[in-house]
Amino acid sequence: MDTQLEKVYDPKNVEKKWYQYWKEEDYFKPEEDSDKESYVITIPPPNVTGVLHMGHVMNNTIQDILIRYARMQGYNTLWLPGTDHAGIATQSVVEKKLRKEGTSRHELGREKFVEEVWKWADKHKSIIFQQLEELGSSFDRSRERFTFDQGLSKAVRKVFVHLYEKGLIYRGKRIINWCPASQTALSDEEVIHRETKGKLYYYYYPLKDEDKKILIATTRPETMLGDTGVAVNPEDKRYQNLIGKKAILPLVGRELPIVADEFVDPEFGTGIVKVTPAHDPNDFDMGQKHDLEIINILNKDGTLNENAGEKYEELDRFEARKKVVKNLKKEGLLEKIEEHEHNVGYSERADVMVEPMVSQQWFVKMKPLAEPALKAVEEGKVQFHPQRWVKTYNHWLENIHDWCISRQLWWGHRIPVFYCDSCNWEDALMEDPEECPECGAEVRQDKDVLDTWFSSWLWPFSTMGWPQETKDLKQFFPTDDLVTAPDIIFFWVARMIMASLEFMGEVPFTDVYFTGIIRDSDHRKMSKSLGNSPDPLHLIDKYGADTLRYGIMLIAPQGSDIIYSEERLKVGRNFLNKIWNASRFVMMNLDDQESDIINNVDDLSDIDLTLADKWILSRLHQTIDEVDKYFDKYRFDQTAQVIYDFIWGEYCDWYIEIIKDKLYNGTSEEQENTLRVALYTLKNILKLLHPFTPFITEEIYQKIKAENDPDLIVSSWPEKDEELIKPNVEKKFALLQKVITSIRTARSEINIPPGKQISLAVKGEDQQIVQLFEEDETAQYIKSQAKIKKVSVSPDISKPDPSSSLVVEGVEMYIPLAGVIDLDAEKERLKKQIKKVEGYLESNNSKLNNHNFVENAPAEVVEKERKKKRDNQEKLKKLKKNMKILSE
RNA sequence: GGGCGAUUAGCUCAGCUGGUUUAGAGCGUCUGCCUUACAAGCAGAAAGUCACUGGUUCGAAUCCAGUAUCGCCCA
Repeated sequence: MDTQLEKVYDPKNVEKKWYQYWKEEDYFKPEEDSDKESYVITIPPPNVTGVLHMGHVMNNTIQDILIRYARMQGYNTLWLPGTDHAGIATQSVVEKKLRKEGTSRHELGREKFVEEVWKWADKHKSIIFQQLEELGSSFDRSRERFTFDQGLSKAVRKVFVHLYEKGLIYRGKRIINWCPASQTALSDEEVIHRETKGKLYYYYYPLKDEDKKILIATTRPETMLGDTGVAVNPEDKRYQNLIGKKAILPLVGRELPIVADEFVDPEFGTGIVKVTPAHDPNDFDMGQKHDLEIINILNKDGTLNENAGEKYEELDRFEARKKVVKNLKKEGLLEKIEEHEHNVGYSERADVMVEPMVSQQWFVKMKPLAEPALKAVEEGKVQFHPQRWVKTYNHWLENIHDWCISRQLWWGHRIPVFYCDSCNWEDALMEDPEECPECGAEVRQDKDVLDTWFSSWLWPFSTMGWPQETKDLKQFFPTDDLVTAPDIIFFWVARMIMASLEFMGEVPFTDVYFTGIIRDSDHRKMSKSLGNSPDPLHLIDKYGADTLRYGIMLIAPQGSDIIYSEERLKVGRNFLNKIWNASRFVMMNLDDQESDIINNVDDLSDIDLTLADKWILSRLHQTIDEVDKYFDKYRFDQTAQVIYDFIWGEYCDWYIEIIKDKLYNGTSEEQENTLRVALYTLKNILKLLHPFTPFITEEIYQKIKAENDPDLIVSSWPEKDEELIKPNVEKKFALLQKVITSIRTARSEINIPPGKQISLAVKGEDQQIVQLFEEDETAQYIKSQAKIKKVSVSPDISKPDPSSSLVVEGVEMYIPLAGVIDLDAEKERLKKQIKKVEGYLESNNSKLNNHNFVENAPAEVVEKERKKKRDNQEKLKKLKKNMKILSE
């Protein structure tokens, strides 16, 4: 066995090697027909639009951590991977590509175009999986799915037909969000509202048969060409006389009834609004209520149609706006134009202003689906982490609107509805019909496709073979954890819960962990257009996947945004190098007896443990406990932190430093025992860390594991051993650390070179601190760690002259400094200490002089405070005395 | 307009059910060290009116109310 390591850890070959090995050993696959309890995650399928970004890195790292943790805990684990066809988004990027190549989807035709998109999708699927695998994702690729594969298409069709038959899917002429760029309808969720600087136009509508005009205000004057009414608030005293009258639409001449509707805000503009039912959701409702005509004035591409009138037909909507305003001005009807900030809807994918438009589309009736979903979360069947997202979830479900699911795209699941033009038959069917079942004529299928989310919402069970009753479904559904970003809570999380309850009768997962959003160091969201999103593969290449994983987990607090910078990744890199070198140190000392030791670390009961041994074992088992607790709470940042602190701050800084003495100067039995404890601790460290940094830990583990130990990835998770947790040992060791640190500080402050051995005189007896100097073991620790060659302890030692003095826990210590003492430095030191203790005393006194505190606070708190005061007084006295000696 | 969250050291963040003194960590800064695991390191140090104003309490970074600023979501 080669136990020599390079001085600096180089992840390059290590990572590829182990990923390959794990895969070959089938560790990523769950056992078939296992008795073990299963633990399952389905991946939030990344869009095949493009490649992965830092958000994906974080998200998938967390999933891999959870899966590896569960695997080591003995669950039968399945992480089911896959990708999403992302209808509108993918169609858009492919169209963009075609445009660059000088062609278009219309030129290619539907069939050819869809072929092109498949090519794109396949290419990106393979890039995405390469990225995920390099990251170390231990998912089962034999179960990989795609939202547009055959199986899932069948599931989608089944769901459509089911809901159609149940009356929950209907076709209707309703107002929807139209994206003029992609030329399709969108769901409400795909519209992003942005505060936008615009203008508020005030202009007059003449009244019919009267020599009066009314002043209205609008942000979109061009829509007046589709006005079919005017409205005021029924409570608005100013306009009571208008209700029931008619206005004449300028430029067009149409008569507009003036109606009263509570919806009108009297505070907005003049309190009189125009009503355009075809192009505004609120106006649409008003129109329905007051039976107003619906006149659509827009073409699919956002230009105006013939209903807008000859003068405006074929003009772009923004051109039309200018022209309308110009003409109103010409007719003397324009009163004023004000600057105005308001919320404008933009299309999520194409980033253009959406136009509300009346259109015939397919909808899902959501209320009946929403209610069980609300209940499931309320009853805790699904838990959110952090919990506060429940409120957002509830609010959306309680105010849910019907879901527009039809898209005028080519890339997606075709709507399985068939029409017969000769007898007007129509139906949703599982199989394509040959002919019309009513009259035998030819049938045609609906041209539109379904919203991508109509397939994604089935993901947790469609990926397992539903609607067939597969073995996987039986064994792995419902799943356990879902890890996702909060921005798709409505799009996806809520809908999955609804679909799962409707079709499976169960929740799809028990816990949802919402990650934060990754931002750059200037707190900007990462985006392609800003170019501030680093390429994960590049980072993996530079630092290794472990560093990327661990670095991100360390800086990702639960529930808030993550400020990323490459600088911060280096913390992870340094940490891994630290572990590498700690392991290197242990291995360097293994030498000849290595196999004896390596095969004998799991049971330490035959060893006479030193204080340091007992301490590190106690700390290790405390750490195991903390790690489990933080895992339970989904606090991955804290988990990473606790492991970091233990390894660096305790194992490396103290334990390894202390055992060096034994390793270099001890008997061979002492050496062997020490190495066994060091190795035992290291093995457990590697286990704790494995879910976070799988590669480096496996690499090291393979070099130190016993012959019969399984590979790290499938080894058992450490279990807390209560018997090894020893508060008294920890207390004693803490005191020891305090002594050593105090001496080191004093040395540093009086400029004693770090390498120089000193002697020390300790004044006292009986006190715990003094005992540390009297017991061989602890005295040796102090000597080696504080670089002391000789200690003398006595109750009646007097201050050697010249010397530096310090007081630790009431015990005075002196460092004799024959001839070399820096008097000023020493005075400065004591002055600082005195000031500090005086400050403490002041605080003690202010509490104890407060009657209310003494009378009301619990006795033990008061007693504690009194003891603190006594100790501080004592310390102050000693410090002052030494100061006085110094000044004489 | 409604809701959610944040505000702690120069930066990024911890700080659980109020009580370890005068609030912690990492990065950065400063001092000293190439000490035979690691300079991606070691030993030290400096650095904060815990956003503000009130309240509850013997005691508040922590609980409550209000204010301000920022961010996100919904209408």
